[in-house]
Parts: sequence; C-alpha cells; structure tokens
Amino acid sequence: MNSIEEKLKYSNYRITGQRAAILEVMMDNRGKHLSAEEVLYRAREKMPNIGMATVYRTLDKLASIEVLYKTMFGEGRYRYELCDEGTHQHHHIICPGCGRITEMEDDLLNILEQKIESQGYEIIDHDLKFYAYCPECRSKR
Amino acid sequence: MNSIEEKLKYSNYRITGQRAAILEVMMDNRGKHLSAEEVLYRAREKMPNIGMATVYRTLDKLASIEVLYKTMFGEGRYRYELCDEGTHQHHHIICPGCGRITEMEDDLLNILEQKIESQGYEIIDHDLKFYAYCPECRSKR
DNA sequence: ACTAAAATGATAATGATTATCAATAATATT
DNA sequence: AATATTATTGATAATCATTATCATTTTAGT
Repeated sequence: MNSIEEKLKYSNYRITGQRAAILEVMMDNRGKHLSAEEVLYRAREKMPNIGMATVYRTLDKLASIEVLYKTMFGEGRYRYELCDEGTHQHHHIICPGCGRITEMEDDLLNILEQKIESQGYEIIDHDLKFYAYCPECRSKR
Repeated sequence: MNSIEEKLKYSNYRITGQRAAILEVMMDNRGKHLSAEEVLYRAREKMPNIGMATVYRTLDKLASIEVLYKTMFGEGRYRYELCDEGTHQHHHIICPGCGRITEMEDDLLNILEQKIESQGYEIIDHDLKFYAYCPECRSKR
C-alpha cells in the first residue's frame, strides 16, 4: 500500500469530481503546505461551485488514509501537504519574517528515539520544527 | 536576567492581584502544560471574578517576557508552561492514547542546526515533538 | 487629593473548523 | 432500465478558541 492510487483504491472511498479536483490541487502543489482556505480557492478554479465543507471533509479523509499530512505550524490553522512516498523523514524550517516553510531532508533523531523507546514508549511519529530567519529576511533586518 | 522575579522587574509590568493569581497557578503547575481555559478555572479558585480576557492578556504578556512558553501541540489551542531556568532545551512526548505530555531533557540537535545555519539561516528556536504511546496506554492495547 | 496611564471584566467580533440537513448523485438490487 | 439504498454535496448555522472594544476601576506619579 504505497502509491496514492493504491491508498485510494483500498479505502473504498468514492472518487468524485470535487475530490479529484482537490487531489489535483494537492498534486499541483507538491511540497507546499496549503491551508484549507488556499485549497478551496485553487479548487474553485477547477470547479467553481465547490463548497468549503467539502474541502474540509475531503482533506480530512485524505489525511486519514495517509494521502496527505495534516499539520499545525503554531499559527492556529491546519496545513495539508501531499504525502510523497517515504518523505516523512523531513523537518520544517519556518521563517518568522515571511512565514515561508522550507523542508529539510534529514533525520538523525534515532538516538533520541532509542532513548524514548527504552523507557517503554512506542513511537508513532515525530515532528521537528526550526524557527529561523531565512537568508532574505536576514538581510532585510 | 534569569529568574522570574528579575524578568518581571525589568519588564515594567505592573503586578496586580489577578496577575499574581495567574502566576501562582502557573507555579503551582510547574511542568504542566495548561490551556487558557484551565488557567482561568484554577485562577478563579483564588480570585472568583477574574475574566477570561485578563487570563489571555496576562498569559501572552508573561510569554512575551519569557516567563512562560506558549506552544501549540497540534490540537488547535495554545498551552502555557512555566519557563524554568535553562529548561528550554527540552522536547515533548505526546501520547495519542491519554493525551499526557511528558518532557524530555535533551538536545542533540546541534548537528542539524549547524547544517541549517550553514545555509544562511538564523535560528531563533526549535520545537521537537514525539508522538508515542506511553507505557500505560501500550499495555491497554 | 489630582491627573494620567494602565488594567480589568463584560461583551461583541473574528477566524477556523465542524455539524446539520435537505437536495443531489452514485451504486446496488431487482 | 427502473427503483431502492446509500454516500456526497453545498448552504448555512453552530461551535470553539482567541482577540478587539470600551466603559469602568485601579494604580502610580505629581
């Protein structure tokens, strides 16, 4: 169960026009972290009458079958990101100046995770964020 | 500028009854991560007429002078934690079973931070969370 | 005491998300 | 193909956490 197509197939989850539109938006924005509002806006370019409730419902469903990741970056709203195969080992760098979110392809948390597991925990996931001014915002200050 | 007392003193920030009550609540709950609602509830035990706007205002002020940490654990609301001296080098373990939040006193992120800084970023802070079933919840499953 | 500035509490407003529900669309059954 | 059954949709209302507003009260400085 790896590819998006397989995940959709095994979820007995009907692929309607609006759902396809939302999926397309997410695939067009691979690597970006979109809010529900942004997804709604872009999905309406493909399907003008799509409602926001449908967007929320669909994003949640897609997240539940791990086609999307749903994360909160501490700004009070969720953001959704296409779940590229094997790409969950990445961290985020959030710039407090411009708000841009960059990804970082590394892990190196194994030592910490071993420590936690030795205390009897069962690790499901981790989430590492750095708050750092990006080169552009640094030069502006 | 280390202790809470010093931070308060140098912030020219008036210590009123309600603010003292809120601070007391946070100090009574050292190590816990309280939501604004929980702080309000506990503060009203000391001062029944305290309003929720005051709680929000005070928590934000205390966070701005680094007496508290304000963090969002991905559940859509902020939580506040007393900022023990030199204790910001810690990570959180969140149990998806019972919701309990445990702290972990380690850092080891230097290698990653060096990597980010070498790309021209200026790191302000980081935030590392592990989602892991705690020993009790594991045995229940 | 007197004035100016800051803090408070009640309440309204906001913004993101979720629930409701009647109408519509898709699938299964005959 | 016609109908029954179930899922999905969009509009709208409801909710929840947080923020803004504002008249009143409290505090600090003179």
